[in-house]
Amino acid sequence: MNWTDERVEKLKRLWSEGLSASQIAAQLGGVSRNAVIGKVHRLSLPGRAKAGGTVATNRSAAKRTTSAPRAPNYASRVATRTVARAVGATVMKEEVEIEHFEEMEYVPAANVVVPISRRLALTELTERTCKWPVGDPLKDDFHFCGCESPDSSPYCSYHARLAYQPVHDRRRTTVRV
DNA sequence: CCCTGATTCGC
DNA sequence: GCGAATCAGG
Repeated sequence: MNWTDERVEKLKRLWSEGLSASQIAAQLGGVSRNAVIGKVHRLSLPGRAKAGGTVATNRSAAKRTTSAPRAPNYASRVATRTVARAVGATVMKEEVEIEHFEEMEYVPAANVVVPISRRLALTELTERTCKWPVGDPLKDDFHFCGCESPDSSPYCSYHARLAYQPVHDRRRTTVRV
């Protein structure tokens, strides 16, 4: 691609706004972040303040707001209940078996966590952010999930399930207790 | 490993 | 002038 006056102007503007070289490259299109950096130098634009360039990125912000999924400890809950009823030996044994059975059934379902959207714009998406669209594309609050997607998948683990699972089957992903 | 900008140097 | 490769760092 060619460095037209128009593209150079856009580069200057975005660079002064503090966007990273890769983000600028994404918006310009057809150029790598290296090309952007190279051009910045040739234009003698001011470099980034304080080397080591890391200024409050989307990623670090997300780490603070997105809490890690924490699986409840069902085992201890079941054990407590069983111990409290230690009276009739025969009856107690049956109850223990039943409770173990229930545990095996609902633990996998309860493990599903609804992610908190990072509200990323289209240009903010990368190879490993969830590209699940949220909201009305015609409204200005439209955004993408943007959560981390495993192994360069187009979606995070949660939205991958919604994307690839038939609607009538989604009951399984709902917590049942 | 993900990312950042900085520099070099063959084209 | 351009930008891929590489370097240095968080």
